[in-house]
Amino acid sequence: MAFHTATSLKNELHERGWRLTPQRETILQIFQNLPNGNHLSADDLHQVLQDQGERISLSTIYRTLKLMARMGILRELELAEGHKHYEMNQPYPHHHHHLICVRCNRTIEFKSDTVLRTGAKTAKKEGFHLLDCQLTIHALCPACKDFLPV
Amino acid sequence: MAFHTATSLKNELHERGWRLTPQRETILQIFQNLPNGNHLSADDLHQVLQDQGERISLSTIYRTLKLMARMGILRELELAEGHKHYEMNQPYPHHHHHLICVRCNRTIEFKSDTVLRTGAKTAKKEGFHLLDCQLTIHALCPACKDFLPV
DNA sequence: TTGACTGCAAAATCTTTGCACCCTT
DNA sequence: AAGGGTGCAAAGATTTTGCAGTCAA
Repeated sequence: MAFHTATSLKNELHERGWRLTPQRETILQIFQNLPNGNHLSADDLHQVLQDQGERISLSTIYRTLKLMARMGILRELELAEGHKHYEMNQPYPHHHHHLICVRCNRTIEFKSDTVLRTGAKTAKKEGFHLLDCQLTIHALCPACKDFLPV
Repeated sequence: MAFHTATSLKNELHERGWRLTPQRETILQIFQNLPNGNHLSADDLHQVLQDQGERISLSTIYRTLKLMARMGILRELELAEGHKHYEMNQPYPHHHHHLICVRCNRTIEFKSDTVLRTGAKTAKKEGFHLLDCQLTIHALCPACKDFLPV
C-alpha cells in the first residue's frame, strides 16, 4: 500500500505489458486531489470529469476503477448504498476504516493500528499479497436505533 | 449479535409491529442449518428453497434478507462477485472475517478477537448499536500474484 | 378486521461486453 | 506495426417497486 504517482503507475503498468493512457492518468489525478476521506462512485467520477471538461466514457471509468483496485492503488468501499465507492488506498498513517449506519448510511471513519496489523499478518500467513484491509462495522446510528428495521 | 431462533425472531418482529410469516421462518431455518462458514446469495437461497419444494418469490427473498441483515440476524458479505452473500451472524466464538483474492475470489475465513473488540469499542464510542463487524482483506492469492491485474 | 406481507411482472440500477477505431509502445 | 485501450451502444445481472390479493395477529 504505497503512495502512487503517475510515474509509479506507469512503471507498474509497463511491468505487466499494460499502458499508461491519458484517461488513466487523469483518473489517478482526480483521486490524488480528492480531499482525505472523500470517495467517489463510478458515476460521481464521471460527473467530476464532465465538470472538468474531460470526456471519458463510463466504460473506461469502470474498467479503470477495477484495474486500479486490483493494483492496490484504489480501495473499493461498500458503503451499503447499492454501488461501490472508491478512494485512494493510503498507507499507514492515513489508512482508515468505516462505521456505517445500515439505515441512513451515515458513515464515520476511524483508524486502528491493531486491525491494520492483523490484516497484514493474516495475508502474510496465507501467502497472499495484501492490497487492502478494511474493517466495516454495520450498525444503527443513534438517530436510527428506534426505527429498526425499515 | 445473539443467536436467533424462530421464537426470538418472532418476538423481535412483534416488538416493532411486524409479523412472523412462514416465509421468514423457513428462510431463517435454512440459514440455521447451513454448515458453518457457508453463505448464500439471494439466488442461491431461491434455488435451495425450490429444491425443498418451497415456493418463495425472489422479491420476498430480497426483502427478507435485507430485513434480517438490518436486524443483525444475518450478515451481508461482499465477496467481490457482483452480488451479496448472506450468512448467520454468529456470536463470539464463531464470528469470523474474510481474506479474499480479488482475482479468483478464493476466500479464506479467519478469526480475530482483537478486531471484534475494536469493532465493539468503536460502535459504542460513537453511540451506535452494533449489528456486525467484518474485517475484509483484499489481496492476491499465491496462484494469482503473477497475473496482475487482469 | 386491519394492514403488513407476498407474488408477479415490470422497472430501475449498476456494471459488463462486443466491436470498430485509436494510440501507446 | 502490434495489440492494448477507448467509446458507444447494447446486453447482463442484480435488486427494487407498484399493485392486487392474502393472511398473521
